[in-house]
Amino acid sequence: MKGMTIIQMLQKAAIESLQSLYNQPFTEKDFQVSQTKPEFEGNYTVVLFSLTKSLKKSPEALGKELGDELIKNHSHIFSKYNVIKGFLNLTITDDHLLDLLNRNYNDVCFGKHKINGKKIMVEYSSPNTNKPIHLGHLRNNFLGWSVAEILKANGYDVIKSCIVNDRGIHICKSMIAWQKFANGATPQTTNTKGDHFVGEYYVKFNGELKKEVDELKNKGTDEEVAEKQAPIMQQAQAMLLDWEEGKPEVIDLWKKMNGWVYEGFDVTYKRIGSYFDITYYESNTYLLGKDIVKEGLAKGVFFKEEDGSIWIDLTEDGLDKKIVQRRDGTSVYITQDIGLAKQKYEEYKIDKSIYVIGDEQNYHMKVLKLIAEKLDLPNAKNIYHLSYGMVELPSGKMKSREGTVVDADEIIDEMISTAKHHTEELGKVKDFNEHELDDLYETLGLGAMKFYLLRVDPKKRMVFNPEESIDFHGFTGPFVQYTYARIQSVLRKVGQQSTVDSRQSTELLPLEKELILTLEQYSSIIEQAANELNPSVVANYVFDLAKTFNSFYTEHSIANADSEEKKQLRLQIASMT
RNA sequence: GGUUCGGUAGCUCAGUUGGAUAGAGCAUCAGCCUUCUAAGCUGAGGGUCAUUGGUUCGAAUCCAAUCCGGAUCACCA
Repeated sequence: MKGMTIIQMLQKAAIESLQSLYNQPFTEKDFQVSQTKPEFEGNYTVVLFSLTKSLKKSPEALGKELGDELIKNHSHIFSKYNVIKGFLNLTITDDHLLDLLNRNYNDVCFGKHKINGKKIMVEYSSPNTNKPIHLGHLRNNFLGWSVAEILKANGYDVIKSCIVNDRGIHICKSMIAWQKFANGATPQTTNTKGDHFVGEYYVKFNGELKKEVDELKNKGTDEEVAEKQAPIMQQAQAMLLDWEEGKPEVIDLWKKMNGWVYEGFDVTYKRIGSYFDITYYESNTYLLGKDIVKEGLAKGVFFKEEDGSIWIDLTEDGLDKKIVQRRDGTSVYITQDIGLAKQKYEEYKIDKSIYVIGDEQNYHMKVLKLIAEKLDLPNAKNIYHLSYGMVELPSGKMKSREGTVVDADEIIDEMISTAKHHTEELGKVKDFNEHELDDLYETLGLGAMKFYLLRVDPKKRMVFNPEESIDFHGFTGPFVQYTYARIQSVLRKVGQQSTVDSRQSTELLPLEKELILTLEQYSSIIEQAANELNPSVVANYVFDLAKTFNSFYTEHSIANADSEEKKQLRLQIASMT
């Protein structure tokens, strides 16, 4: 019975008992097993209603017979039971829980599954090189990172990837603005983080464009026309053509400015703990897909219009017709993506491909998957779009034009300094040195932020209130510390508590029991999160775990330990993230 | 309009394959405490689970319709 969760064991035991009692076969689908609600006595509950019909017995009688049988055959696991209506509540013996604990508390792989040989690529982050990372990107990063780690824990070989959008008209906009207004300024001369520096010129471009458009409008030009005719826009368009032709001075400028941005991104990524096994650059991949078009035409998946443009007809799948190549022969976004998808399969032989992309691209991803399937790309069915909703502010949507974007670096700084402020006020860290303190604050601040972005179901859009979200009340402090701590370390701590404890009896305290039972769920929660590809399951679970642990932490000997011991514990926690 | 996702406490959100009296944090109120008057402790109040109908022993959960909100429906990426 090793390696099984208590629920699995209970299911198995109940099936055996039912079969010997009533002489007919049962499966785990015939009844339900869940954790007992706190207001009732017991730890696990068998729900019997579904059995009453076929067995023609009252729920109470059935509960009593099954309860007696389970205790008779498994007295080392179940100590007692009670029946309320159709619910059979079973209590797990302390011995069994202690055994669980002793088996697991030194296991560094606790909760992890064996390697299953499957390869998964998780593509996330996808920044543009014309502006810094903002709050929405952070949600993306944390989601992608978490899903990747959850899959790893479930035994998958995970490749983290990132596609950088480093070319196109928007990039040229900041380049033009820099040429016109910077007078040779650089991040170094202005002492600005590279991505912020470039972002400023993107903003400047838009400001200048607005001025020029307004001027044209005053002369009676239509707004749409004015936007196209504005000199600065035409300069940007011209620059894009130069870039595509590979004009050296444009390429040099492009490399220089992107370099600044990457330096800035590096700092932020390091800070939030993101990294990628492979980074794709759109400037390298935007021509991919030309072959795909040929292949699709040959297979009859695509068709050519009279004007030379190439399309796919998806009306049978409930969608529209979609263009895959313009009449001038250049490829569109979707074609590049298919090209990249194909390349990913060819390079890595991945079994599954996960894209962490906002929900405004739901339609696009649906089309992508359909085309991939129709072209018979390998594992096309295993393309999965992990779609997530926008992050909004209490004041409404974030809009870069109106300057209401929450910058990632700023919000991280704010979280960390709030963590510092609160911790100092609580005064529990007087014996920490400066370096240790910085680590601690970083852990606290980032932990709080990760939690508040991850606990919401990805597909829902969410409101992030910087004022309220930086919340270090009550158990949140310890919670934050443990959010990203490895669970087995917590387990070990509890194990030591229980085994090293000077108490004579082996009876568990209610809190210990609760904690062990909560930890017991860990692997099934991780598994569920991997199946649903939903990290919020884990975040909310850890929240519960932390509440339990916090009670334990405050009420137990850790709270009575001298300050050196406390310090060690806190350092250990900080280093576990 | 078509497609699609959402609507749960004053606010932000959980709620497992349909199960017991729908939960948490914040906010509010009461009490505890006070040399710096608390990011602390105990407790309380707060719900038509958008609406209506259906499925059944049993529905926030499944089905249908309606209302409200978001996203999307480009030879942009």
